[in-house]
Amino acid sequence: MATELDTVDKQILDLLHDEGRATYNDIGEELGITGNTVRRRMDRMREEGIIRKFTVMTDPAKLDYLTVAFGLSTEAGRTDDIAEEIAETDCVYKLWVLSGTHNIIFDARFEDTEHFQSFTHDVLHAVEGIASYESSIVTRSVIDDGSTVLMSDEEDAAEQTVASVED
Amino acid sequence: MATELDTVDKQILDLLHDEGRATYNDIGEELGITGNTVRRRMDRMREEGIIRKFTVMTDPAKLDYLTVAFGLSTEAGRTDDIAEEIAETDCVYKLWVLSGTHNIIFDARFEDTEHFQSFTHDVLHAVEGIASYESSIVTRSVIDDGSTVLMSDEEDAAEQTVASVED
DNA sequence: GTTGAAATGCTGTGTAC
DNA sequence: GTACACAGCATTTCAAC
Repeated sequence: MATELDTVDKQILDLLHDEGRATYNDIGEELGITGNTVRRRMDRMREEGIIRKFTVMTDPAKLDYLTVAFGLSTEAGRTDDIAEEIAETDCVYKLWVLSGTHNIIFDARFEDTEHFQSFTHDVLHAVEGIASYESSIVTRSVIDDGSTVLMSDEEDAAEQTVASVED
Repeated sequence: MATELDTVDKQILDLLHDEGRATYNDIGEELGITGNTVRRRMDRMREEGIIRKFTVMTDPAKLDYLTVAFGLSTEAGRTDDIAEEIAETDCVYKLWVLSGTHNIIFDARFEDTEHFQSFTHDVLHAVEGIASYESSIVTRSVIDDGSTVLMSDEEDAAEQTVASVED
């Protein structure tokens, strides 16, 4: 679990995070090392799975998608299976397994409301073990850095709710 | 709002989505066009805001972060201000404004539980207009494509809950 | 207005240090 | 971690559709 990332590695990731297509030389110049060194460190981090992938971030509003966030309450013991099953659906592009009342939350993208309805019918109502679900239209994405995991199988964090507060 | 993306543009985005550092020539070869055309289309999509940025996706487990998902209920009229305020915090790396009971959901990354506690105290308890909040540890990220918006100011989607079902 | 082809300067990649 | 050499890439220009 513990990782051996030094300051230079973290600086490289920071720069890549802002500009994923930056050249090795540009990154190296910024950090006072050669581009070749940057390349080898990036190769190493990719092999070690620290770097999962490089991707493009697009504006869903300009692509005319309807973005919906879902929260699921699942039967005990079925959570991981349900997560995998839902994650396989094309329109689901983010999915997390959580502690707390909603075991699974995920984001999906639909072309129209009909597409949304067929998803709830064909997927959510078809999967066994979903006690309840809620869904809300995402009206606005303020930030989404995309700097997270893809297909992680870690099972470390404690199974408990951190906090639940009413002011 | 409506956008003029043809099939080639969408194919370019699909390929970039999987491999954000793909060369223009590689993309062009895949689609049967020259790399030159790919570059000009990518430049155009970036100017039009369809492409927001290129980024690297890393594995938070390997970076030793504690990932926590929050759901906020805010006072009417304060939602956007609160969203902006929270989004400015360093450890918050995803934030959406929603319809429904939880107006704002966001993901934050903490170095340890102390960092988590100082965040809830200094940020969540300091901001006016937060009626209640919930937080859950993210035990597992099954997918996270990162293919979404950064700093969108669109305000189009209807302000209503799509569905809320109890089976 | 959009494309492909050629020219040039820069970048990525492997090898040696 | 750096230096070099070469193949490949990005970028500009220009002609053609």
